[in-house]
Amino acid sequence: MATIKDIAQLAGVSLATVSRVINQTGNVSPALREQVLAAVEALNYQPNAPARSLRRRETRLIGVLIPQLNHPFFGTLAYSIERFLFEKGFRIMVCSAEEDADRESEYAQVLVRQRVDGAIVAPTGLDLAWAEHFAHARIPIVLIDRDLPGVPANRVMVDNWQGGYQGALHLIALGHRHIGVISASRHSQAMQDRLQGALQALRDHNVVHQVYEPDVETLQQYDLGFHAALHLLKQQPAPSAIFALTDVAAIGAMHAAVREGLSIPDQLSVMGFDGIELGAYLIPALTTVAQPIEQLGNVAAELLLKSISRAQTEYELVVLPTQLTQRASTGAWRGAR
Amino acid sequence: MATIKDIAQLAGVSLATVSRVINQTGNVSPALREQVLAAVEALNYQPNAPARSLRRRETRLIGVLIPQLNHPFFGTLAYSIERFLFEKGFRIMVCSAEEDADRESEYAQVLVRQRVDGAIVAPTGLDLAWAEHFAHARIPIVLIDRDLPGVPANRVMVDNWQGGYQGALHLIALGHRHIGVISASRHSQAMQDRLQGALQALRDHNVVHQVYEPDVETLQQYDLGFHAALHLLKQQPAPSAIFALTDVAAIGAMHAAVREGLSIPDQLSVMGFDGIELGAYLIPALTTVAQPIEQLGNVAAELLLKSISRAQTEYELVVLPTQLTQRASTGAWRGAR
DNA sequence: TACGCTCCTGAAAACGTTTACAGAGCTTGT
DNA sequence: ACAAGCTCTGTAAACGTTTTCAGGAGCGTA
Repeated sequence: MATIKDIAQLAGVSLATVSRVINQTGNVSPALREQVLAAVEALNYQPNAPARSLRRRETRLIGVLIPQLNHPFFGTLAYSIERFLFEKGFRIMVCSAEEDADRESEYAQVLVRQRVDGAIVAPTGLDLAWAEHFAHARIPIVLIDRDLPGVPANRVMVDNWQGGYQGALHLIALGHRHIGVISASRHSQAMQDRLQGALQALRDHNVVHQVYEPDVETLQQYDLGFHAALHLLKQQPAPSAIFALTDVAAIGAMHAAVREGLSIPDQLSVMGFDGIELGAYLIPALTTVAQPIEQLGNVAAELLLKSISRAQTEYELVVLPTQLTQRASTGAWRGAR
Repeated sequence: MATIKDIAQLAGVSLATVSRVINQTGNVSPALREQVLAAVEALNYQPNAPARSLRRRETRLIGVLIPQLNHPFFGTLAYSIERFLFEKGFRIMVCSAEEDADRESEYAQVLVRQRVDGAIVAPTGLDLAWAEHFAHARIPIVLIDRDLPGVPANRVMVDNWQGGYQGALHLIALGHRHIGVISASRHSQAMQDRLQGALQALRDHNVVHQVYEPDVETLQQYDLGFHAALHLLKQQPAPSAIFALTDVAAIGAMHAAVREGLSIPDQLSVMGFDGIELGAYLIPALTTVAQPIEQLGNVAAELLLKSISRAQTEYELVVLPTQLTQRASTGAWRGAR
């Protein structure tokens, strides 16, 4: 591969001049500039990013550490971050921890070693090992989606508690008095907040409820929802509505209900949480507590760039509102089956 | 951040010795090794990857360039690649071209500048600009999912033509004589192959058919399927079955059918192509021509590592079989509506 | 002519590693 | 006692950039 030295030789100038032309820094006479550009063209020169990073002490690379890449919510999140940062000249390295704390910590180390300028992290659980790595390296991070008390960083998320409350309230308002709740994870702060919010609403209105929480972390979220729903539907009295704290789990739950011969929403209402695009196209379309996914990503990216440019000591917490998106999968209670 | 120099100073040894300990290369006496490791621990030392890459002339970084990150098929693909390569000590940089040739080419340049050791590319269209960048830099690539004639590279894909034929045949065998086909893109070779395969089957059996092809590339694949189906259902005679060449488009199509008051599969059969996990949880569960997604990713990654280690001049083409996965969204023709 | 500008250019150091090379201290066999 | 061969360690060069510094050329002014 051609180096700056080859360019200099071909153009008959010094290394410094080539560098100045490439980076458009400092003054170079038009004649030399032309020669350099011609040489760059001729040799298909592409600057060596590692060398540049080494010298400049910045990589213009941002780490994005999420629990699961192959998941509509996190996929959309990563996507929106990518789009925002691309415009600003930053590239991202997406790492999927696969809901595993060890892997998460391992990836944090990888990002530190790559000397990313910053990182956006949606933590897998309550384990903070990964955060240590960034802290030691003084790499600024932004926490997204899942709050983590005690981490000195900017945070962007929705009010999960409120969303949980709001979702449960929707079902209660429809007349449901036996409600099943499916949590997607025992160790995620976001899930806990949603669950507590929902439980509060249920208690506030004296609604009979049953909670399903998975024993182990799993990547099979559809399957989780499926089995959780099967379990809940076997309870006595059977719930007339299910609130899954994740859209993906809700989809699994819907499938289970239909498998059991129940029609949605006539015999069972199902609602989710997240607001993934897919929800609108399901049959029936999924009622959900929607997060502003794109906005979460954009705000996080913006905040990160801010803390990269000027080392700030004040950390912001941005809380975005959830929105109840009512569609066809929930309906009024029609009486006992 | 601590450097190797700091470690050397603290441990009272030379840079070379530290390097030898860290990389477990060459012999170092147990005593010194201990001192070095202690210093590494004390200073939270993390090797500087850019510096290392510069010197070693390898990054152990693999570029993954896909048309769309936020898409179940490509998400799963990226995920399986990531998992395979992580084991082997390689990290990936995921880039999403968003079905845009310019952006794709831009990202190829980015990867070249990062000096990735290799790249796995699922091309967006027929534009080969991106391939030039890798070729000039002599960076080995593996083409995945979408074939591209004339690119000197390893290729891993399914037999899309055969899959298209197979899918159409399934509908024909069910007795359908008016079939609509939805293509997801005009410019993707994979889509064209699927389409031609399907058309061949339809012609072979004298089946009336209608094809919908989008005019412009879009990222809204659900929406594409939705509108395509609405369009097809308006035709006279209306199709009794729809074959969407993408699962995501099939989901949109199912939604459109229900919106039009048709029940699936009684009044309209819908089938897709890809075999995304989600398909099994839809209501009704989606019949599809399934690709072995994980396997595609693994084989591609394996092939890439092979061509990185020993510069090969022979390029392989691996064709994996598709599998017709029959579920609930297709059924026998019940007579004219 | 001498001086002080501005504009342009190149030499050289630096970024944090790895590694070729050489030297120092041992052991071993003669 | 000495050569030869180990094992261990350090010095210094190299990887491809960016950037500081100094100096030369040209020009207007005193």
